[in-house]
Amino acid sequence: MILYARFDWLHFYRLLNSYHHFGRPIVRGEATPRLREALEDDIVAGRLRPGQRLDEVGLAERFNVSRTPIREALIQLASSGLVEIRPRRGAFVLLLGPRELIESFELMAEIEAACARLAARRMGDEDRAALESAHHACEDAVRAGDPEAYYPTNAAFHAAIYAATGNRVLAAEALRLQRRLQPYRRLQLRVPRRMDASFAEHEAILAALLAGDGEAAAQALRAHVLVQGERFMSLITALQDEADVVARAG
Amino acid sequence: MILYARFDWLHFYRLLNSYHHFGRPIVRGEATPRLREALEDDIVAGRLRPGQRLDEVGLAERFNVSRTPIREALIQLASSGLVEIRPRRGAFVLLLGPRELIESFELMAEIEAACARLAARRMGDEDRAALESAHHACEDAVRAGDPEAYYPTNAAFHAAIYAATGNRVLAAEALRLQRRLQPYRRLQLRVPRRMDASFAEHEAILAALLAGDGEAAAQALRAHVLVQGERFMSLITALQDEADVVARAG
DNA sequence: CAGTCAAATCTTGCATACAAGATCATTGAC
DNA sequence: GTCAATGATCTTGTATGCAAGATTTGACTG
Repeated sequence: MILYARFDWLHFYRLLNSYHHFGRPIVRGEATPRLREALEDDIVAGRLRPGQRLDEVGLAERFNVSRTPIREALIQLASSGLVEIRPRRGAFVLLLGPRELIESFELMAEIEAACARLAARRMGDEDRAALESAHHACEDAVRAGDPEAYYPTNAAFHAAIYAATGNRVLAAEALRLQRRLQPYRRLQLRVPRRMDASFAEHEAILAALLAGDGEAAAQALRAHVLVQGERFMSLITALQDEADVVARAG
Repeated sequence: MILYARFDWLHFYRLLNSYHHFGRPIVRGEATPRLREALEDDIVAGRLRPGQRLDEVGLAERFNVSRTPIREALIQLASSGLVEIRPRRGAFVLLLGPRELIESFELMAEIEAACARLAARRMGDEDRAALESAHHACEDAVRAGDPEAYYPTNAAFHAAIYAATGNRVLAAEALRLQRRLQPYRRLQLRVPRRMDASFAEHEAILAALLAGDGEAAAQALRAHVLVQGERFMSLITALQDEADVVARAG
């Protein structure tokens, strides 16, 4: 029985063969992708702060292009969750509220736990090597006591777990979320001794992964991400109280 | 309070001037979201097929707008994973290859499993009621033996689980993936007896959720989604063989 | 002096213009 | 007859123009 006779398989294969569309960019010509990356870097690196307004004309002048590619870059950033576009009001660097932060970290924890479970079962020798290499890079940053250096190596360690699942769609999704939370993680790692604790947790996760114990790895990774979220929330709260005191004093 | 405002000559004059754009809607500020929704509906409902090209000019004429809002809608759809934009070549309804399909279903399975675990722990009376109501709607469609009616009720049942987690970020993510896979699920449910099996699985999932057994619900839901993916893959393979035969014959 | 309302100003949303890359068709060689 | 090269045509990517919503300003009212 023909269930879907008119499905266009010819086109299907032409598409598949001509383009590896899961390596990524949903981007186009020249300016727009460059702008998207530049703005994304600025946001993730903290040069543009959450809540800050992104003026189309200003950005167009800064990058020496017209408003059109700026708009398109902003729309992409909004779709990937780094920017919020309020109709007829402009674009703002996304500012997650306490509730959204908790929920985002919970989502991240669940996705990473799934990654750990799958990675433990499936990873090959290259994945193992990449994971250990990323872990050692983290170790170096910890030894140096340098949070600024730990931050990218930490991201790379997590990314290595995503990659080890062998599931590119899942890995892409995890990376997207990771980038979305990166501006907040950056704040979080400044909490005293958090870096050392984080690294210790990495060690447990890595051990479980190498032992092929998916459930243990999943549990450990979920807890690792959730504790980041919780630590971060208490930091936020503390900062907020501080701000309130200052506000009352002023 | 002024009950009847003075006649606004300035606004009247501007309104008059605005009529020199003939044949176009005079009200602005709603084109892009409207287009995005219309195109999304067309894709999810299967009126636009995976792999089909989306010509900017053609769409602009069809919707009686310029290319600009069409482009912006397409970019949004690309970011949410329903459309693929190939630089300087145009936009196409996303056509997932076999590998991407498997991986996407796996991701979906993991996310839904997480939803089930959380929902079992957290759902309140309203969530329970919504879940049961959605389940009964599914039952009606199954009794009627109507796959076309089953799709939306099935989607609603799953959506009710997402909502029951109380985590809006997670729920939004799950919904995004659900929509991305909807065009393919539609194909899948035409497999004979799949609808009945699906409903039976729903029943087990619902029972576990109502019993508060998160692990059981997670397991059942993961298997439920994965089996959809596997069924679908064998369908794809069958169609592919068929297409090969046709290709050789032609 | 605070609060309100209208008009000037600013910014976005959409339309249109145009250049450059991609596709297609025709021609010519082998 | 197949294939390659070349130009015509089509389509996208970016720039620019313009009108309406949003914001600010400033004058007026109570």
